[in-house]
Amino acid sequence: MARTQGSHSDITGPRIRKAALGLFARHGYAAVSMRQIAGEVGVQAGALYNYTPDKQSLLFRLMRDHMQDLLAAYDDLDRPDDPQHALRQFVGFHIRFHLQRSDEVFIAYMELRNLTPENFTEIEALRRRYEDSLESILQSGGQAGQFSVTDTKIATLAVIAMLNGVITWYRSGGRLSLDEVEQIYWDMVRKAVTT
Amino acid sequence: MARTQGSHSDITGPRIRKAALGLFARHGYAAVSMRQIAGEVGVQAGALYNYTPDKQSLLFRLMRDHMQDLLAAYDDLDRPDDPQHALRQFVGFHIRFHLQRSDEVFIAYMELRNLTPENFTEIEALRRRYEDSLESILQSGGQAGQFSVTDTKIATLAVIAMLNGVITWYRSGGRLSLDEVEQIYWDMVRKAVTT
DNA sequence: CTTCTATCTGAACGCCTGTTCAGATACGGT
DNA sequence: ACCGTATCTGAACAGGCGTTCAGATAGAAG
Repeated sequence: MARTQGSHSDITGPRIRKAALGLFARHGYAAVSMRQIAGEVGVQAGALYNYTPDKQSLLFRLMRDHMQDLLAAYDDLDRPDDPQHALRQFVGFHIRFHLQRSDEVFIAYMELRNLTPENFTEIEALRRRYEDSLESILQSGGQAGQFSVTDTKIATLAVIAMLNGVITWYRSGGRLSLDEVEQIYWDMVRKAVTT
Repeated sequence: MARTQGSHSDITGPRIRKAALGLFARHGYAAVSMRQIAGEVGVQAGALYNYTPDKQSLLFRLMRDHMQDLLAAYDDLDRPDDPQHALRQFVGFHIRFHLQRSDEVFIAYMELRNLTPENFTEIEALRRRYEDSLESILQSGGQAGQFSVTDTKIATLAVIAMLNGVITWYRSGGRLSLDEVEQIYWDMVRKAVTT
């Protein structure tokens, strides 16, 4: 067989996903057409269907890949035993990872409603796994007497919501450096959960 | 002239906006058609154009009305002089107001990108006015030595992002009462900004 | 150099979109 | 009871949608 390697497939596939990522993030899934995506890649719309069975799967794959990357990157870290250090690490990791992938993050929680129920369930499970890793930090910190949170579930959601706010306003090269932003948010998170 | 009062106009207009509100919140602006909105109201699509010049204006009016209601409701409160009390009031007000209008809130920051540039600018200005009222609380609390925030602008955005998280998970009749939720969030906000 | 097939084109499919408008309708004012 | 008009219908418009597929194309394998 011909063209098994070095074929366009290795190039076109990623380019399609990259184009879709940018367009979905900027205009929203429903507002972007397959022809727009194809146009950005430089092919006809029909060619997209060599790489995705349909538009929905294209969105789903972007979201699933992102969540899996997020979980894998966090799991790769050496988790400190001390809850306070673990929380510090989480805050830094979350801010930096999400700022590097603002398009993915934007999509991952703006386009949930455009997933089919099955796809939604799968993405939601991945998100839950990530939230659980923060919640377990807060729990062990609570048992160790270092943290004081009335409700770890809510505290988890509150911390993540606060951190996610960063990506709506942070622009690299702006008033504050990444280190400063990280420090400011860490101060607030630490104080919010500490006794 | 006839039908100046008691006409259908007084009924159909609000019904259209209510239907659009629910549909936009559930499926997103781009994914909802004028025929769907009309169907929910019980009229033909053409009839909508007696009440809005186009689809874009329908979205814009929903967002502008919401922001104006928000600002008016907050301005109506007797503002406490003490920054700590003012912050307490803000947290309670924000949580309760936003939980009562989850559809509006959802739209107000999910559909910003579907506004024309002029409409976006106008909504953004209203949002800024609301954020400014929180920031001024944090500033006066900082000057009074009650609060300790390295950057009031970021603290403002962080607090609002955290509070907005409530509407993504809170369901009335759930595990926690509104008073409990308010108390938990107030605890976290207070600790986060306090010296 | 030919063969084979992965890849892409270009046209077509049926359906839906936002919007317009002439004409039907129904209600308040007289 | 009739008029006048605010309101709504129903059809039409031009264009875009996601998706399919027969056929053209091009690049590696033999």
